[in-house]
Amino acid sequence: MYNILVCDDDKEIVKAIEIYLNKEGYNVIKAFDGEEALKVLKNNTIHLIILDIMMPKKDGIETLNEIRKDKSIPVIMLSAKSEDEDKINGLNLGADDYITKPFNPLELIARVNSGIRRYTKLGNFETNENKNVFKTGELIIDDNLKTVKVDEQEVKLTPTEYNILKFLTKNKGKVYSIEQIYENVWEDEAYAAENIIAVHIRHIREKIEINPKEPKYLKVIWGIGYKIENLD
Amino acid sequence: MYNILVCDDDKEIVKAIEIYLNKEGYNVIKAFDGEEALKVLKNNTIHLIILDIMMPKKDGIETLNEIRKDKSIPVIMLSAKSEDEDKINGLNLGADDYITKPFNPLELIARVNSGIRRYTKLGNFETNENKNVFKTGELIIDDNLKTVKVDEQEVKLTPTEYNILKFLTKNKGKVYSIEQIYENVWEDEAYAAENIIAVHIRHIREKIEINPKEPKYLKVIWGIGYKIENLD
DNA sequence: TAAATATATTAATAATATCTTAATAATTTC
DNA sequence: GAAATTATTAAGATATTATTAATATATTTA
Repeated sequence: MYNILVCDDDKEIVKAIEIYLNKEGYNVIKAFDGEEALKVLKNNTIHLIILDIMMPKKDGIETLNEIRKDKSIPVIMLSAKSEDEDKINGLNLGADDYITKPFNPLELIARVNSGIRRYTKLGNFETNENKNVFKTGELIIDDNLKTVKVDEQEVKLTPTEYNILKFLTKNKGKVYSIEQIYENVWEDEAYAAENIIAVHIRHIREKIEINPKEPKYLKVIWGIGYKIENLD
Repeated sequence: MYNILVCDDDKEIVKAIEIYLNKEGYNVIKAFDGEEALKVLKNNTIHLIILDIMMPKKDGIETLNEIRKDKSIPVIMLSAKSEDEDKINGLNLGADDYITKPFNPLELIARVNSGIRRYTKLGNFETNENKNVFKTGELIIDDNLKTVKVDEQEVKLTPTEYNILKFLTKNKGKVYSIEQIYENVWEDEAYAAENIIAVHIRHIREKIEINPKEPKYLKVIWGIGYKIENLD
């Protein structure tokens, strides 16, 4: 029996979801705002969360960030169709999936099944060894040991450099704007971040690249941002 | 192994369906009236139901209503051709699909496969990774990664080129005037945009087309505008 | 705690990529 | 073939990122 936490300030929607999920054999635990959801999470074994974005007290995005600080269970975000999809995407919120309202019940169920399947199988049993190890090509970041290696050689980064590199490597392949990098690494509003990031990027390149002028790992996507190349 | 409940009072038809579905690797459980079907459902894990409408004791529609009270598995209704299709449709019975008798075995199998896929996997629904990927023929734009590939080969576009190509590919097949392209990509009034667009179009063609003089993807519709050919 | 050291930010400027403009050529359509 | 439309080319303008060095802030160590 799997427990699914459904959190939305619209009680009708929560009720409807509960009915669909009960039919599927899932047990539903309800919450109506982010704070309540976090409480439920603390006191119950939850296998999957369905989380509305627009909510009072603590919205879905804040709540998700809190959850992600110490949990990796699957989260499906709910959003009204009107909310700009690009926006949701840009948030880069660490959700596993999202559905726009109004949703198709079969789709909801399919996504829940898929999330549960992913979570219960392999995925969750990542070994301690590689849990916090991020790599691309010959660049390896071990977040347990806080070490960075390039071609087997350890490289010393400052905390900020390390955090930027970890963030980008964790999400290798994806391009992040200067603002997104700043906000993710500093956990603060980005203001006049261009230069700050540029300087750090240069320092990182000096340390991890053979030829910083022609970076192999840390690439600029002109007009958009930076990314760590996915070489695996 | 998926279990499919087939319910029809015509034993010949049930037998025939069983043969078809067995060949496809499905396990068939049989019932010959609505009440029997409900009993079977109670005692077995059923993944899909094929249900005849005209049956003794409890007809298909009543049975379906019962089923829908506590289950949301896919149901394919069977009906004789004589029964008015519109009527069946209008019943709005919460069936996922229906087939008229006499049916084409290939169609039956296709619908069963599709039902199973939709129910168990994400099958027809867009997966998260798919959500922002636009393609036509061998041209693939991944807006998550901001990459463009032609024939598996990555191609580098400037931001403006990328935005134009994304806009047209997202709406492949449709023709957009120079003004429309400008307004959509620049999010500004188009003024003297002809030349600007023309130059960008040329650059894009140079990058994505084998022979820019005879473009395969980015075509001009003389006097109207440009489009990305729909090759799928 | 004060000095030493390491790290982060700011400022100024350079380098480079990209966009737009202009002038002209090539096509298409009637 | 003429008018309208699109294509091409190259150069000047603009925007974005890179670099360097100096200053500020934080952390460590004596």
